Amino acid sequence: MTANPAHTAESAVKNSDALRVCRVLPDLPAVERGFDYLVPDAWAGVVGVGSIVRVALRGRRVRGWVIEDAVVPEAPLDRLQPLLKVSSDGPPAELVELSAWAAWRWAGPRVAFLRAASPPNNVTPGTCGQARGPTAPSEREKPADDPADDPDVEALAMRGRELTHGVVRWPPAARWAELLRRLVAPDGSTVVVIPDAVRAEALARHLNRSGRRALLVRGDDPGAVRTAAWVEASAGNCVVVGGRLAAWAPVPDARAFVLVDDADEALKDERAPTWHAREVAAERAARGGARLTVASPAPTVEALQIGVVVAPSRVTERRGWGRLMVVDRREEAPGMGMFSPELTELLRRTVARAAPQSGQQAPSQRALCVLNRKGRARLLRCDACRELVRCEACGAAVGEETRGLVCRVCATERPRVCAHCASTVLRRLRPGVQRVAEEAAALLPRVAVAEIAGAPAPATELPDAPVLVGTEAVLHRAGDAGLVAFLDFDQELLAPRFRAPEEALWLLVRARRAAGSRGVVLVQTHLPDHEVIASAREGDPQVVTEADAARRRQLGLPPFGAMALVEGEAKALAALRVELSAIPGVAFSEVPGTLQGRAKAIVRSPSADHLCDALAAAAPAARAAGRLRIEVDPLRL
DNA sequence: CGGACAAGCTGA
DNA sequence: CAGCTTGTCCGG
Repeated sequence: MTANPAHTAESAVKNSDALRVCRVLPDLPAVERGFDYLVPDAWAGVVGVGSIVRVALRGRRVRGWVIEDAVVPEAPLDRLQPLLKVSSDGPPAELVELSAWAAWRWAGPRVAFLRAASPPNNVTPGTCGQARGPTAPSEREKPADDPADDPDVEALAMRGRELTHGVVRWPPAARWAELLRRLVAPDGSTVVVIPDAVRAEALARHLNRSGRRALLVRGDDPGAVRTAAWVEASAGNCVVVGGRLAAWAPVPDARAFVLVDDADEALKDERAPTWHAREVAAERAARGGARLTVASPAPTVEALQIGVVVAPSRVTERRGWGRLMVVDRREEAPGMGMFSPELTELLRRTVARAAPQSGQQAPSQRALCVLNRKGRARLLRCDACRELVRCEACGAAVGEETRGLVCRVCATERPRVCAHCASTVLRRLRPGVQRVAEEAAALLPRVAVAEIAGAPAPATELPDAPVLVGTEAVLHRAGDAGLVAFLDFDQELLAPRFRAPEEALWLLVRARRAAGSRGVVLVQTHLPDHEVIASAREGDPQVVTEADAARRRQLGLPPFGAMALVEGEAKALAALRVELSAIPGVAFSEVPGTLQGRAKAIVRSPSADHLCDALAAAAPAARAAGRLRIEVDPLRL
């Protein structure tokens, strides 16, 4: 019998070739499977991989993403239901694929990444599909009002442009906006991830002035604003500038990814899944054949894995780091308090300049004193019986707050009295910012001293005092300081965390930026010869990076080994331990500090691939036993 | 995630 | 043993 075009209507309906079926991942974090649905003809043109749809699932209507199109259904045809609605355009297919990789890489639900790559508000389906028109050439390579170029930045940028994958290092006080402009790909789209919102905005302005269409992506903008930017980005031929979320920008034509300041912790999402924008950009660049550049005054050891480092001349870089004043506290008599004579003198001179003289407004000469220790004191000793003040309930060291003595571990409170001898004369062995602010005020009579308590909200301006004492949060918003002083830099150098050297050097970068090229950066320390201090003094971050890389390689720490911090219900952790014990090359070690029912452990493995495979195999069974938070690549450990 | 349904606990 | 809680399963 020859092919008969006049098949019965019934057979046409039953013929699976004629029916389009797509696979949908529901927006339910605990459901990690896709389900198949029929695509009604009316929507054939607007549905595709990435589309955000509404489907019926077990009698409920749920949102979801089309993760595959034109699939051969797994379920019998008669059980398939049609899509109920096409809600919105969504991420391009490339990012839908990447979300699966990210779910593996950070042992988390795939929908978390699909959300990151999707518009916050719905976009009329079909808007983005057609909008991808021809790319207008980006003209005007140089901004019209370009001042005389710094030849060093020029040379650095020229070499940076030749990089395929690599690192561009430039000093903290360099002309960074112009340098970053040179790292933008000449055509297609570029994604620039900058953790600092103020600098992101400045860069977007700089790019727009120089003729590149720059889109600013800000996590705290209203949904409608972010959605508009998302739609524009999905048209391509632009530069997306923003925080870590920009790594998921829906540009279809990414040619270059630029990661600025990759040591900044803001590039990693602190909520699980704890993805890092550098790794997302790196994977995206590798898949799409795009260029990846990390640009930072002090790149991480991880960044060095990407490729060759391009740096300015030794002279330029050293000059760009400015002068670091080191106060060696070993020389001092004990009992000096937190302010060395050198620092006191410098503070006096700085605030004297700030005082308006003969009616003239002096340039801003604010002094910032940084101490990463909150409260009044973290450690006290009784002056009478010389006992350390400890918690009666748990034995841990007790801190001093305005309201009295508070245990840092169990939060037990008690009045400010020695438990041994009832003396009220307690010496503060580790004073906190609150106490130190008082000390500063006593040293500087008639000068306003303000204490910066916690991380200031983005909107809150810093108090208008010439001297600010606070945790490193004071570095965040203050620019143009005449003096930035670290009162106890030993604490940063000796912190029991594997990234401590990197973090300490990064603090010095931030201090130099806050002080500008003219201000003074000062550290008080008992370790004046520490490699971090030597690095900043010489303006040569490689000293730290190389020593750090060697140490981490030896100890199998990231990026030469992989780790995950798992935390949650004891039952879930026990199950994880059992599951992982069957996998060779994975070490599971419990962390002692366990409160009732909860537990913590570190999982280690020689490589990230192996660790992720192991977690992918073990996590489902563990999560069935209880709630579990998995932090792959913890920054602080 | 959240509904369905099954297995376990309680009190009369 | 009804009535309720708690747990496990599963979705097109």
